[in-house]
Amino acid sequence: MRVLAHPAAPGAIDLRARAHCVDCAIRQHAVCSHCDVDELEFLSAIKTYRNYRPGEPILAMGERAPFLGTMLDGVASMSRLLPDGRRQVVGLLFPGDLVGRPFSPVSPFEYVAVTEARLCAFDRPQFEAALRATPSLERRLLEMTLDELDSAREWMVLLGRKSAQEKMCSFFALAARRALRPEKRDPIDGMLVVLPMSREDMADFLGLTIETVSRQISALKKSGVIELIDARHLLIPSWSDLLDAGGGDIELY
Amino acid sequence: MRVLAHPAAPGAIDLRARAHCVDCAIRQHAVCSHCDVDELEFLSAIKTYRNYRPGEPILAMGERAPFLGTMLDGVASMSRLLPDGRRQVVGLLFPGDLVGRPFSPVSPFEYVAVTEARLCAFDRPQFEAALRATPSLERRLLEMTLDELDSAREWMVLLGRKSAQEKMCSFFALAARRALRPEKRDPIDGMLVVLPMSREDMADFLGLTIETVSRQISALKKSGVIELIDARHLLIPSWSDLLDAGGGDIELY
DNA sequence: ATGCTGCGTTGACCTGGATCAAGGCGGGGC
DNA sequence: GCCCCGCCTTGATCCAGGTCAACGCAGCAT
Repeated sequence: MRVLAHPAAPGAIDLRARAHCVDCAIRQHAVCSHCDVDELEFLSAIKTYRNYRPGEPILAMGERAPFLGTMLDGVASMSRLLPDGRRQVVGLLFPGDLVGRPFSPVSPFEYVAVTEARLCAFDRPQFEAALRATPSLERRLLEMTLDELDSAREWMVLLGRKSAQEKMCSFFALAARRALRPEKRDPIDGMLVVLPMSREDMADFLGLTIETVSRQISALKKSGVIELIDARHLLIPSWSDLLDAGGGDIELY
Repeated sequence: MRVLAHPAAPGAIDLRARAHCVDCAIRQHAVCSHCDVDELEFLSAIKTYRNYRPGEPILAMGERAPFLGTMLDGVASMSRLLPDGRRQVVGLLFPGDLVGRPFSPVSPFEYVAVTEARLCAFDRPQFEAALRATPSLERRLLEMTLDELDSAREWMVLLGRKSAQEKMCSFFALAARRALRPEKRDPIDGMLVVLPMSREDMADFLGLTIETVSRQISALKKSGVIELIDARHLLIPSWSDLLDAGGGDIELY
């Protein structure tokens, strides 16, 4: 039986019987992946599931966030809004990724659900205390943070030095790889890529405008690097062609 | 008495009697800041000082790095070179900052000394073992990595969404703040800012060309936001004017 | 002194991507 | 059915910043 605290409320807390952590599909990628059963037991006691609709804010910029969470399902974005309305997306969050800034109650970025999303949210003070007390948790957070830092720096290369065309190709490669991650499979020629976000979100992620995104997609379709099914779905006929068109960078993310 | 293993050699190991960690001027900012005397004693046993000349490589991209280090003095850059020669600097390292990627022997970026630089280098396997065994070390590394991640994301906003003018101002603000950090002082109106790097390095850090950097500096001089002393030194008449011209972003770094 | 070399500046011109503007298209409400 | 409304595409034009080129200037070797 499912009970939603308030079906339409923002970040609605999902009160259905909590799934057991041991059955959690994304735990291997999450901050709790190194935890033993006792540690999972404790985390279970401080966790709540939260559901978000596409476009719904998860944490506002500068807000004192009451929780830290792990993405269970869907995609979220992390972004900065400049005073004049310019926006830069600084990260995309996929299942397993951590939502929120540990050890700093106010997040310097805003988190928004991009698709329908589900979060495993931990009470912040209790989770931070658990981090301090649990080496397996802290170590895993360190690993994840180091990886995210590498990814952020890769993205800096894209933002600072790549052409619009290369940015689009790198983005498709990222979307493809992130979608395959839970299945631990490698990208193959002819594979389907789902674009989880609008043109606007892509533009804000790539440091472009929606018009340029749209035009580059058309150009890549014409040149055969991608095959467009509809606005949100495309095929990659040749993975290596895509990577070549992406700027010859070594593997991202 | 000072003895250099080989005065002109790249990354020359400095064999002079090792300074005591307790006297280390930058320890409060470094990865070892939380360590007790016993822990420092151990680190002392695996540390070597290394000296670099401006422009000298510290770690090459993809190289198996034999050490991880802490910047003692000077400035270094971390960058990615694309196959066609485009370069993006993804980070600047100041005293206290960590050089190298913990838990991954091959660095995805190259490290180059920007100024004369001094490094406290730890044998990698032993340092990583120490990290695993020493909570105070691991915790501090986590703190530092989380901060660097915030900084990297701030820089993504700059690279993706700021104008050349705003990029320059943000860079000056960064240089000013980083230079003041060891003294724990706040920037003041009229302060002197030293640009530790060439126009080319600035351009590669900001995602611009050297010509644009040069022109924007001239423009900012004309508009009075900065007062140019020589190519490497300038004054900030009004700190708030600088921040306004920098894009209204909240504090970086 | 002379010339060379590396760095920085400035000018003239070009262009990739932004901006402005007009439609297209699909889904949901009535 | 029809009309919105949100999203996407496409076209026309503009301009910030890139490119190409000349030159200035300091440090250094000859």
